[in-house]
Amino acid sequence: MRLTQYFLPILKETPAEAQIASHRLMLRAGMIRQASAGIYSWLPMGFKVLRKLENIVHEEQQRAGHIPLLMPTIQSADLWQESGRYDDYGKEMLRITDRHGRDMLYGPTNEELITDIFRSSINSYKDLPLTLYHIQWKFRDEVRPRFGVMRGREFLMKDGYNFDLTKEDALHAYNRHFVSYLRTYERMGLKAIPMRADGGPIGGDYTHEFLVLADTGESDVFYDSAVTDMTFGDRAIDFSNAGALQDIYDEWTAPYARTDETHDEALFNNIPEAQRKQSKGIEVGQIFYFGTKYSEPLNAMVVDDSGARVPVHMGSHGIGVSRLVGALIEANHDDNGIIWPEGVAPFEVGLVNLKQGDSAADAACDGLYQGLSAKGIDVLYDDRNERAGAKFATMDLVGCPWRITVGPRGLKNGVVELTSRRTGESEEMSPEAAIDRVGQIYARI
RNA sequence: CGGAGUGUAGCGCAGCCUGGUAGCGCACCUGCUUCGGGAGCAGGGGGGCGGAGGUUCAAAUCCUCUCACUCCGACCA
Repeated sequence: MRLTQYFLPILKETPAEAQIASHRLMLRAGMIRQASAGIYSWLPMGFKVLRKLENIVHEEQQRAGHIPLLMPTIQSADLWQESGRYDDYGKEMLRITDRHGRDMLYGPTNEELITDIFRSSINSYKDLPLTLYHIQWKFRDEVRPRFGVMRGREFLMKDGYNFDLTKEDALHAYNRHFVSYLRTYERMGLKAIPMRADGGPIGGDYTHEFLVLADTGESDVFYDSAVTDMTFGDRAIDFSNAGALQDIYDEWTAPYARTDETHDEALFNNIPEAQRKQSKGIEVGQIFYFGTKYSEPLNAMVVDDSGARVPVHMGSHGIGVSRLVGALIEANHDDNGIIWPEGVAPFEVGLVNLKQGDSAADAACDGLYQGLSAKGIDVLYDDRNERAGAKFATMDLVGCPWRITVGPRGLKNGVVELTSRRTGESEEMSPEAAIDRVGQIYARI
């Protein structure tokens, strides 16, 4: 993309309302614009990142055998009255009345709707197990939205629901989510630690939250530093192998890691003191097993192999996709701007032409742009007639992981400069070598 | 929901106390110069001060009501 052809409304000054780095940088980098309290428009570059995260979530969910669908944002109140949550949910639920006077609501979550879909079509244990998920906008009318997309009222969430005949099968589904979430976050370049959590109003004996450590997080967390050294890596996973998944679950839950809700001081004190850590965390996902809590009231039953009608065992699993954009920035930025991990960068390379209008520089940039594009690399070419400083500042702000700098001075020697946003280290090489190098970097992602 | 604030140009702000018909920086437009870390000079365009009502010869400034947004707390993914 040529910057002169794009819509990237960057701000030099920080809007007054932004308190934390991610909010400030998302506004400055022209990723979002507030439409109302806790409600944002996603401008082109923010939208690009959001889509990338969504794609990763889709790929990893489907890799784990989960099936995508799409449920609506607006739901009828009927199902919620049936489950008993219409009254329980309180003011956080945005209630709407249509022209016929029917009670509607903007969905804060989808247990009721998915269970209704399930019960209308599934009657036999032979159709189980089944895990359905979607990525859809939710609305929770928070009393106090804040921190930009980190605690918005409208937010994009992946929510998935498993239906199983037995508790054992449902825990297999729980572990599938556990493992697929580890992969998902790691692909995004994010260290999200699974921590034992509290079921809260959704309930459930089994629940883990995935937290990104950050000073600006809203959760207090306690953990053994051994867990921060663990990486999932590129293991081959057979998601249908319950035993293998259980091993991974056991491995990752061995070190102590809990939120304040389930924190146990005595257990915590067993950790060697040097490894005992207390911090703040951003919750970017949570998985639950809640048994028959919804299947019983909503009558989601199947006939088992003995002919008995039994309620299905369920769990639900969420990833805050829009919140992840903020969490990623909290975890990856410096004073100059965002530093995107390669897997989620809106543009993979920034191309800076130091002297727009100089025929040699223009030609070299055109060549690089075409060469990189031909390799499938997404380039942001700053072809504005700006001075070097302004272009560098823009690139640092928007945070492309790599930058290729082209100027007459280097071109005299046949070289351009390849710079890492993260380390700031530069290397000179021919334009062809730069294309190859960037191609290699992204071939690995 | 309790407490505290703020609404003046796209962004950041001043002006309000002591009413006299709106200003600064950035951004934007034009020109010239400049050009490897947010350039300089000159010229220019844009707002009627969140909204409604009131007081007054006169309201961004005073009064009343209202809406929105932000921060702290409680709550929450």
